[in-house]
Amino acid sequence: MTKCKCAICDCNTIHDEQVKLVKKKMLDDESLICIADFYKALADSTRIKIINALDKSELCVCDISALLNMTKSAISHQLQNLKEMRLIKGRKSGKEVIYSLADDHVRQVFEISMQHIKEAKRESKG
Amino acid sequence: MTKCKCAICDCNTIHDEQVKLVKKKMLDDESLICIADFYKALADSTRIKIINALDKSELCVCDISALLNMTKSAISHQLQNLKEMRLIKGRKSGKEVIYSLADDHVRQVFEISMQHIKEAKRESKG
DNA sequence: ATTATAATTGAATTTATATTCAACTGTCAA
DNA sequence: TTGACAGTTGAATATAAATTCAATTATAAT
Repeated sequence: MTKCKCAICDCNTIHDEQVKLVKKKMLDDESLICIADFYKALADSTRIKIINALDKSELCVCDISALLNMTKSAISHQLQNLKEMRLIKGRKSGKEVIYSLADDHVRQVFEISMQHIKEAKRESKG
Repeated sequence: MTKCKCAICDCNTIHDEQVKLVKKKMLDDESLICIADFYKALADSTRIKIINALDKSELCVCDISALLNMTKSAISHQLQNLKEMRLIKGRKSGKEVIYSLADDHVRQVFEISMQHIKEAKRESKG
């Protein structure tokens, strides 16, 4: 147990060994920020609804707007957001842009998160 | 193609069939919001760093503060956040509270997200 | 050409979230 | 029983993200 040198945290490092070990094993900051950004793309109910919808069928912006009962503008902003994170892709067809899921990772992550939530619910009940 | 009845979206539903189909297949709102909340718990670099750290070893609040170079208060707030979402758990040991990951889903989701990011990076380069 | 519709965009606004700050609780040791 | 430290808490502040609004682009139909 040694006093921490840094100016910010007002505490001792109690378990020097573990901390040293963990520091060595942890991913670099850039990767961790990148991962957080990936989750940010999924961390909004509008975007989750869009993903759930596109998992069932490809759709244009108007379809999604009608489905979620939101303006085209709001939907379009979120679609750009999802596209940037490469979770969905769009192809132009006349006046419309038809969106669909980008790849299978999205589906996989979705499945696991649902499992986690089911178990968390079960636990909380008894 | 019919004019959408709802007052909010300023558009037609172009692909009636798909929209009807998707509406039937989609998860209920409550579940989707719940899933988004799960991702919200992961959608912050501080929390991701905490999870990455706890994946390597259990740690107390001071350890994590020293490791991430942040105040105990900020860390504690985020720990409560993660605990509420059942991603981590804490046990008391004297004056300290030792935190660790709650279960394996967290690890699984983490793995898949890293895969996705790797492939997204690869795509964007070539 | 002109009009109508699908979609996007940027700025403004609103809303949500993270961090700080100060005060507090619980536990240990002198 | 007092002091020191680990940790938590709530309110205030700072920061980030979602939605709205108004304007714009692109395509298709008249």
